[in-house]
Amino acid sequence: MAKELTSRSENYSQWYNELVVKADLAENSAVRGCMVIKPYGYAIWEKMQAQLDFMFKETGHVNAYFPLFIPKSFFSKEAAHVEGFAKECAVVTHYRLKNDPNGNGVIVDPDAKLEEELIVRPTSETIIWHTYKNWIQSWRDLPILVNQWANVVRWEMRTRLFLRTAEFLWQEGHTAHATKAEAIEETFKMVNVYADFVEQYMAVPVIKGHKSANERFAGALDTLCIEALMQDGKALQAGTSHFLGQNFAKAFDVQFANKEGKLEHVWATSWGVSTRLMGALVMAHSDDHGLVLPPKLAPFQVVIVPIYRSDEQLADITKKVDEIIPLLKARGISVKYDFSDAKKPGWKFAEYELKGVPVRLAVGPRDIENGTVEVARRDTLTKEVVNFVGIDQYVEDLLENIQQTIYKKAFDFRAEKTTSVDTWDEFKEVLENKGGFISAHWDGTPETEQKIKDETKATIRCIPMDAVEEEGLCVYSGNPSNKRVLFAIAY
RNA sequence: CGGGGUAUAGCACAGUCCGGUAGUGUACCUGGUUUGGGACCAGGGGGUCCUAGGUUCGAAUCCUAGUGCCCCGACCA
Repeated sequence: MAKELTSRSENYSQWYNELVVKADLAENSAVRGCMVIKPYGYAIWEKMQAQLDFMFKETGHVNAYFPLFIPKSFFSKEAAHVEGFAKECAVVTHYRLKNDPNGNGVIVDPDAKLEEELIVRPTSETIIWHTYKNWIQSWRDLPILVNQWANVVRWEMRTRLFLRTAEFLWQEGHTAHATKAEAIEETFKMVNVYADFVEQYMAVPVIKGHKSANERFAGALDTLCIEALMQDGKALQAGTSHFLGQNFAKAFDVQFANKEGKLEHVWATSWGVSTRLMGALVMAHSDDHGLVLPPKLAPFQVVIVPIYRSDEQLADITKKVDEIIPLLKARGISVKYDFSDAKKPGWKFAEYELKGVPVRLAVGPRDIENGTVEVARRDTLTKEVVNFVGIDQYVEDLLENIQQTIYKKAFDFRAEKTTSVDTWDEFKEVLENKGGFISAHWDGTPETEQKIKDETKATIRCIPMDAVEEEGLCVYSGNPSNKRVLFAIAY
């Protein structure tokens, strides 16, 4: 049992780290705080990327690419923005190395100091709004609906694979609009795209809502988000969509002539999801045997393992497998036939469970004799022997069933871990013993939110969009409140 | 940047207290037997014991200084 995982319940963090490494998703690199995404992990990310990109295009967006480096002066133009990111920026100060005169390798050439330092982008609002100034003169130039797939760097103190790394891959949409209403509509539209993606493809249920002022993006007037619950009862922010108002347009002097010929500042949004979604995917579904991947994102949905003693038996099995594969492929199902003789069947079973392959077919001499196939599903770890005839339909239905089953499991888990509380004692008790989301009244002030955070580490994850109007008293201050918000300990 | 821990084979670790030829598991290589849930037997390769200095006949082990990494805080998608 070379790859046995630490149990989820024993040490969730360790379980997560081991799983990410052993399932070949990613590993820590030699570079501080950075991560190597391995081919299997990247294959999952590519599937996410492809689907998201499709959804962005469906909603009218196009892709572009902006520079990695941002002149320092751009950064200081939006006050809240610089305050939010200044503490975690990587800065380029020189442009050349030279041989160390003392013979110790190379050193930074002190003569090659940049006149203006360059910031490695932690996010691209500033460089993009600087660019948009040249793109926008008239109402006819609007809206601009651009997305960028890129890497960004945030110099985090402590990092965790996928959840928080110094460099990460993401997409960032940056849109410009003629009216406030249109920009707000875009902000909602994109948070809905994210929610649809995470729920339908990742099979992770999310809560859509607004961030409180404390948690809002630096430079935004409103931040919409989707929040997911992990199996250890901690919340994970899975995506954000910001209504930026006219802040960046004013900071970068981006105005357009409206239909009346008058100059107005444009209205902006930005929205992003990152490789952090990979962390959400792992933590939401996996178990002590390894990953559980939703069929819609698995690099291959079905693995076929032959069981044989002799070469003749393998030939017979392969002949049958060669009939199955085209049937599955015709239904758009991706298949891997692992006929390698380097590993034994038992090893392969364990390995593909670790990697989260949704469906495994085992074909051995008994099956050849009986005209059957053994079908194992990853999510429930159950096995069935089914007829070879109609196997393609069976697997197609099974994949759909798995996709829905793991969503439902995550949904039920979240429902069970969401608690409505009305007193401060209850709040602390639930947080400590049960975890998960706590639905409670809040007086709406940043001070109260901060005090709750200081005392319990819990933060307001969001003010749910579908929160019902309800008279109540703040769970901490006792001041009046008109709706419940969601608290949790967050990643 | 505070508090704690740790550094020995690709990986996980023992050996350190009490100085005396560098070990175990796993992975890797070769051969054979195996193959319906991580096979077994035999043989083999692989080490600046984090770095520098000191004590000693002799240091992975003791002393001094430095460095890396991990965990817990502060910071954060």
